[in-house]
Amino acid sequence: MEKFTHTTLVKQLWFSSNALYRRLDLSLGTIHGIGFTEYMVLDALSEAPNGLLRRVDLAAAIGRTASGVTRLLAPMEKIGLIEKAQNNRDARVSMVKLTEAGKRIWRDATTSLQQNTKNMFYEADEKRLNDLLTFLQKTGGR
Amino acid sequence: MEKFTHTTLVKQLWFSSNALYRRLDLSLGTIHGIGFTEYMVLDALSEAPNGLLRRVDLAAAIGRTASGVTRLLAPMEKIGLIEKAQNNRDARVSMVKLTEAGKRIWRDATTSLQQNTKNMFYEADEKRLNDLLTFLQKTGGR
DNA sequence: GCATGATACTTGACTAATCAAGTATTAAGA
DNA sequence: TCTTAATACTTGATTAGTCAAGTATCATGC
Repeated sequence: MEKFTHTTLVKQLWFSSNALYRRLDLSLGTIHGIGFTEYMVLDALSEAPNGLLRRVDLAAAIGRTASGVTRLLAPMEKIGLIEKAQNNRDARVSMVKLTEAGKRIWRDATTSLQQNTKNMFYEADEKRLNDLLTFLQKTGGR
Repeated sequence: MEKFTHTTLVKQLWFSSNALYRRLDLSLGTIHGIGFTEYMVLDALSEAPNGLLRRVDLAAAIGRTASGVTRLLAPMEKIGLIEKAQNNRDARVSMVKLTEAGKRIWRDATTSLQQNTKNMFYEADEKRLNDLLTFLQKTGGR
């Protein structure tokens, strides 16, 4: 076992989350036809008050830029996962919400993600995982 | 505090490591002129037996594909961080090693990464971080 | 009420990566 | 020894994102 350094932790975190991302992205893609980032969009919308979000807020919620969101949403709108809604207080903003199809896909994807990740972590006890989550929240923002 | 689910953990992990990556990438870039992925290359080489690595093994070490490595190394060779060496047992392989400049940059970058990450995690005690590292290693491979 | 600046979003140009297909070389079996 | 398969690497096409600049709208202070 290598001696602990903060740098080692950061390297491992980078490596592990890359691997995890690829794995879940592939699985979501083959089963539900969406990528992990797209899942994050659906998820952010499902949690939003009234199911509505401005594009900037969506960007902040998933840790992407506004222009990234523009490019991400275009195909999602085309295949009918999300739709636009206008904000009558402010003509600059374009609100986003889930369509019925989007809600269904989100529910299904959440279920399979739940199983997938549960499987993956079955060795670790809940208390430890909860600790890890709290730690990441403190450190990594959100 | 939200109820714990494995999915929540995975979402947070994705979000945190994205943020961490951007932050360290920027810092390494402004101070040492390399990105985080490039740092990982230098680091993998510095740990390799005799300081030599085949491109495929380097790819595996940093969780990228062989073609990703080809594209990553080209500019690093041009600015003199790494150099090629031939393998006389097998003419297909092209070994990679650090130049003196590469070693120096790696040492400097490691130092500033050390400080940077120590700063970032100062609240968490060492035992807990070590736990986290072990967990990531078991879960995320390597 | 109007100029100035801030905000929301989109678009063009670029970057870092992927995959699939191609080349060169080595390994293995008849 | 020769053929067939596997491996190491590179390259063309594509993708997902970034940043910088542009447009439209809103907010503020005179």
